[in-house]
Amino acid sequence: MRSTASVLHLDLDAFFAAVEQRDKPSLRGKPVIVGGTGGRGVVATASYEARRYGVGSAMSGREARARCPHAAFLSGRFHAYRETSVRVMEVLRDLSPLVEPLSLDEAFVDLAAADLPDLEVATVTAAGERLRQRVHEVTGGLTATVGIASSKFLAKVASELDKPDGMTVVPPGTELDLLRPMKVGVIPGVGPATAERLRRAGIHTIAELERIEEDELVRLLGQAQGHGLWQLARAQDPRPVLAERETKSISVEGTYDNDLTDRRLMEGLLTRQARDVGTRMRKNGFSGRTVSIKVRLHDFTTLSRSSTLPSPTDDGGTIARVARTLLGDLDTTGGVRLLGVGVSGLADWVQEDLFGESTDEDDVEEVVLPPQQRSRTWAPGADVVHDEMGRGWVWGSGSGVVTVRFETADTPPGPVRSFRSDDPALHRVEPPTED
DNA sequence: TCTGGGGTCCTAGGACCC
DNA sequence: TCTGGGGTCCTAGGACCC
Repeated sequence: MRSTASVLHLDLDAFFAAVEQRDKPSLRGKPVIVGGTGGRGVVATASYEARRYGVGSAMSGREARARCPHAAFLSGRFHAYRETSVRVMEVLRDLSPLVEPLSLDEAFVDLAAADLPDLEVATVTAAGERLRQRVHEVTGGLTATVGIASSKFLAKVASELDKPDGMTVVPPGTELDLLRPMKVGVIPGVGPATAERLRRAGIHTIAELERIEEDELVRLLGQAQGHGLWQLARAQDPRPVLAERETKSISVEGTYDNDLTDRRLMEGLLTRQARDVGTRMRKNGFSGRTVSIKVRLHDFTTLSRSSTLPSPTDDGGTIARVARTLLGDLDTTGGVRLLGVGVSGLADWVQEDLFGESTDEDDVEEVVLPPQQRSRTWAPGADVVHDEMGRGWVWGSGSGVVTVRFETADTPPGPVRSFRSDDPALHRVEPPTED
């Protein structure tokens, strides 16, 4: 936890539905529900007009229809959402180079890395309001809710308090006053199962959680969650805002309107999914060793099987063969409602064409960095940069921002920082030549 | 006809190794 | 002839998030 309120969390209000209402004026002021259109679909986002009828995220489409039959049900236009999200993230990066997107509609911003005169409450409050205004402008009228506090946890909690189109700043030193009366369920990571375990132990509020010994919480919830919750109950949250997160797995799954019983059909569907996974892997320069399938039976029992290959693959045919073999182990006679395929254990390198122009094989010099640094294959011409932290490899760039992962000897993984591409801290150096 | 899709992280047991 | 002990990898399942 910091001594200043310098972590900002931004949440776009009813994002998917708001984009639809923006693009189709006839929907404005009316209940709009994105998702829940298929036979077994669920609601992704409900506009505030629809929420008044009790429709909410993750509700089955059938129930949403019963509660609000006159709503507009839309299947979603993800390109439009992504495009709007990119514009919002650009606005956030104009404020600070250190932005951590959590999804299309949410992000943390590190105000300590922003160009602000100081981090006083009045200053960050004004910055938050300007940001909300800018988001409204660049998105064509969407609203956002902001929370600003001394940690990610508090910023996120704060952004829940004044929805929609609002803002809450938690002055440093008042965190526990805010938290103590709240239900444990407001803590990110405390879902229905954990809340129920805590309830059985007589813990309902954060004040009650704060009174539990760490040992007892660990006994109740396990090491990681117990310790984490013990800290959060004291408003202790040292997690930094990180600009980039490593992809760990790539998967495709589908739920079918009618349960599947035909094995040949299941194999065909898995094969198509495996091809889609392979295509996405190649497009993003990934390959991985562990192929998994997921099978949800008619009674919602969910099974998974996985197999680890001796070397990484990004080939749809290979993924498909493994997936079909894994399916062979399972009894699906009762019928299957969902099938999925995924690859994890992603290799620590990407294909050279991610770094652009250099596609001539002879031109390609493979430099495999130690795995802790998420080593990559790169070609001469790839950027190597220096700043006060040492030497780093350009990790990604776009929207005038360059992200760099720094080389470190001892702390895996190396830190990642973002810079504006014109930042004088970036001194390009020549890539190493042969040998 | 309750219960999406794409992810992340954690746990726990067994294999295997030194 | 009464059980080490840690570390890593792999697998299956579960909770959680948006």
